[in-house]
Amino acid sequence: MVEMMTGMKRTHACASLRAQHIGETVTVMGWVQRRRDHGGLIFIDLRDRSGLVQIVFSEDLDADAFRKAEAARNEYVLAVTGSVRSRPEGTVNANLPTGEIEIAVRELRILNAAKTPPFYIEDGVDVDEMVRLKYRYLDLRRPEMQKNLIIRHKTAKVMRDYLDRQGFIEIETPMLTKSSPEGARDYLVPSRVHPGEFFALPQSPQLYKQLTMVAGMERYFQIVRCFRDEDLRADRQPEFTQLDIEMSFVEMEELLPMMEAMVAQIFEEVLGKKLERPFRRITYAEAMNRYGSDKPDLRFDLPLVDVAEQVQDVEFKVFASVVKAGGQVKAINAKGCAHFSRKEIDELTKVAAIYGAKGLAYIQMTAEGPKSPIAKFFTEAQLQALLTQLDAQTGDLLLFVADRPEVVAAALGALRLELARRLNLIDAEQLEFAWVVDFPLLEYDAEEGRYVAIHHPFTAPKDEDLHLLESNPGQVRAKAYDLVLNGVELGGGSLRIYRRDIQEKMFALLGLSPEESRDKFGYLLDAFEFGTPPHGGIAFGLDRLIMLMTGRETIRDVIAFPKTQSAADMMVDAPSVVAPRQLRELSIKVDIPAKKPMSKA
RNA sequence: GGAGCAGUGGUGUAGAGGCCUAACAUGCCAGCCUGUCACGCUGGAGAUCGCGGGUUCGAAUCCCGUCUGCUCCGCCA
Repeated sequence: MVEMMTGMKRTHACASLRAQHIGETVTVMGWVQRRRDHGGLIFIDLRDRSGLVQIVFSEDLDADAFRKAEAARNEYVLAVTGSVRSRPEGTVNANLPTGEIEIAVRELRILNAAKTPPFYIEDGVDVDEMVRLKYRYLDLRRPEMQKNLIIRHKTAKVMRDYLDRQGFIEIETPMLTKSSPEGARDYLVPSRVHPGEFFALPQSPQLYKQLTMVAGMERYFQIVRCFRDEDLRADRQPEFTQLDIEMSFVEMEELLPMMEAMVAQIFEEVLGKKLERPFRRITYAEAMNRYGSDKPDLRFDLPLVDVAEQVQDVEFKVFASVVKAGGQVKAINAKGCAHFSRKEIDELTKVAAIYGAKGLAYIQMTAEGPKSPIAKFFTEAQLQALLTQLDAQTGDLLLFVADRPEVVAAALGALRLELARRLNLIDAEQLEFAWVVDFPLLEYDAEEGRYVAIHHPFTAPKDEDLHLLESNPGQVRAKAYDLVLNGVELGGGSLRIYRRDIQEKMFALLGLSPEESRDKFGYLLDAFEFGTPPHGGIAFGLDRLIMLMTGRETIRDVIAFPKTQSAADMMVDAPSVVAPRQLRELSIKVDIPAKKPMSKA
């Protein structure tokens, strides 16, 4: 029943046919979207990448083709030749671009049969993602998924074209490289030739790209896969794609606008959206203070307000003692939320608790005045001062968190987003870009008992803060910048250290001994002694960018073959155990019970 | 490492101690149908309720464990 396509040649994409083709003989090939069998007349919607076209079979047109069409089912692969004709009066389908015409089929070949798919091949399916991922090749037949991958392709093309015009050169860097002590957990690859030794897959091509600058390439870029063995999220996969860029003889004031222009070109060429430039800039300190996040969603305001001064003397011990201990007390004025029920406030409290807040104090601004379990601890004057500072009007709900600054920022930052969702403050169409600048260079890690780099150990300190490097490392700001869009970190970069003495100082601050520095990064330090130009760069998360451009909620929807939350590939069933011989060749002994076979229900 | 949600014919759901011999929609199969486009009509097949244990006279339903998926915290320079 299945036939070869020998001698047939596709003349048109299904959805390219229009009234102008009426009378032409065409050959199209594709999949059966739907078959409507009226007995003596059969309609099939034929789908290819371009879309749908209706093809018609009847005894009068061709008896042989008609009989074969009776056997066709969803997702059968067909090749048909016929003439394009206009549809009869009153049967035009305005919902289809090809709705004015149909193909009267004279020859049909069934190129392949298909089992009934586990879910409909159409947009907006509501199917367990496990099933979609197991049959990803069917999931990707759906138009919305094809659209996502096409947007991804077009975006990558605009990136390449733009950077090429700016004199950047695409250079490949190794996938098998050296494990580094800083940063995320590495994916390791055992070396057969060097028993007991391992390559690491790159977390990013950071040092290679800096070395292309030492190599005099001046402008490098690469669309490159990166690997980090950390737990997954909706916007985090263990392997992900970056647009990686590095440039010599550049300062922030040249680099940032150049990157903005690229982003603007992407949105304009791929989505037809014009962006306002320059993007706004906000310092890290301001972002944390006002929004409790280093990647604030700026589509709405709803700022955090520091009320420590107003509450430091109140009788409410939680507030006063936190202020005394050097903590923070901050508030959000949720406009018009005074009517929130006990249950709703409990839900908000739970949100805050996820981020470590021990409680959520509140004041409801009712028509009868402020109502709150903590009001009794305030004098009239103290309360008035607080309400004035927060611009509290009747109908408002004031929410307070008192804790260490990190907890206050995290809890109120999350609450701010939650309130924005509940109050419908977010316009899904709006695009709010911002550069976050003046990041701290270092952060003290109490667990490790040392400073760690916020960005990475190769980021240059700001010149005016250099003198603090030894006396007060935590105060040093970095020449680093992140690009944030609608609360998502799209990319980040920095100007780099390019002098051996400063890089050594940096390693020392991070607790690396001179021996460790030499062992792990000796090649970099050596390279810096051979005339390294000032340089800097940036890396964009391609998956996240496409996610935002396509309006999806997870990067899995813009990656052809993504992994589940447990970093598994449902389609090929990876990872998997390997043959004992493979392990012997690698001098590896496995020390845990073999993974149980998955219960594939 | 932790918290929450979910798992019932192919798919999406309902059922929350006995009414279940498990319901509905859709898909699937067969028959009929020459203007449909979520075609229509008639009939039919299809599920040991993720897995294991327990409580009970009786478990899809309650309890314990476990697996898988999703969201989040930690983690992600």
